[in-house]
Amino acid sequence: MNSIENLEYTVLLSNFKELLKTNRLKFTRQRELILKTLYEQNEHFTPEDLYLLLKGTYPHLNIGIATVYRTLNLLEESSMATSISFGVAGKKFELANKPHHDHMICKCCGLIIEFQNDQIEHLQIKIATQHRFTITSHLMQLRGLCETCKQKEPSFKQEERA
Amino acid sequence: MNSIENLEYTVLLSNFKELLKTNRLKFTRQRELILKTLYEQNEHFTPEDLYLLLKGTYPHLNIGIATVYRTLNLLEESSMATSISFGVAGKKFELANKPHHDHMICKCCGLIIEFQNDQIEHLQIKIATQHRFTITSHLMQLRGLCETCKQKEPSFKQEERA
DNA sequence: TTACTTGCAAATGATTTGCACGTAT
DNA sequence: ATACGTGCAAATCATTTGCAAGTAA
Repeated sequence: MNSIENLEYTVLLSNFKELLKTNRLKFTRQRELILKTLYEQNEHFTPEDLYLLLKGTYPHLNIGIATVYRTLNLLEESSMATSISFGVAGKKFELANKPHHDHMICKCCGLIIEFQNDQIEHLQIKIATQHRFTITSHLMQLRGLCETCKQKEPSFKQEERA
Repeated sequence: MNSIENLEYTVLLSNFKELLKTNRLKFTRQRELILKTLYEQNEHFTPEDLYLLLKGTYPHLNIGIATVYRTLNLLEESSMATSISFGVAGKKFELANKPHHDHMICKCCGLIIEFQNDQIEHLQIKIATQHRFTITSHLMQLRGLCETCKQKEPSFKQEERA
């Protein structure tokens, strides 16, 4: 870990502490380690994934999955994290410290490719304004097949229709 | 209902029957009425909503909610319907017979505004191609506040952060 | 001390599934 | 006749919540 990353984490941590203070919430070891792990791994986590990783990494912490859910919800509601919904299969969370981006998700293997496009963002804002709608977040996911999954069959056969 | 709508429904129904035949599934009264109701109401339905409406409209049918779920899943998997996920709060389905469009969703009251923008669609395809990704569907939801909900408080207070 | 947090286990709520009976083909 | 479909109730699974004990402020 180099000094730039350390600085980044320091800022993140300080933002988190501010958020907690503002809302009269407490800075606990569990909350700290959840933030730290999200930062260090820099991946998309399900609550379950993160829970198991924390349990493995910090056995003495004896963390409960409810705390993971509670903290992820806190982070998301305060815009320090974002989530991608996989419907019944749950959600995956990531920290919102990286620059904003969207996702391509392979329906077959779950691969997530990140991308970002300013033109689209600008168009979204323009459209929302036309409808007198205020965007607080957006969700743009391109679902489909990654390069390696293109050969699989759909669940239901479909024919060409007029 | 005018003759154009009737024609539209006839085509829809015929597509549905084809789909069923192709997959050796049966054309039942339940499946028919689910399709018909989705078409006639032309709204976004949760499985629960649709179940209650069907129960009220066709009391003698004695439809079960499991059948509604099964049929909506069938329609979605075969691309005759699409859904919007509301996370833990469930999904809303609509028929895919109308021209493609995306959604703005009010986080506060659940209002859904539909919109469509060709420029964005083209950009999406362009980006996917650059990543050798094949889009089968996309999800673009602008989440935020509609005109009438803009005065409410967030769950957690947030400060400006550098 | 006071109020917020935690882990645990139980509750919740949307969705799915096993099964015996019903029905389209 | 042969499968597939259905309603029902029970099961599932992600997520939330009540509670008693723990801990930050």
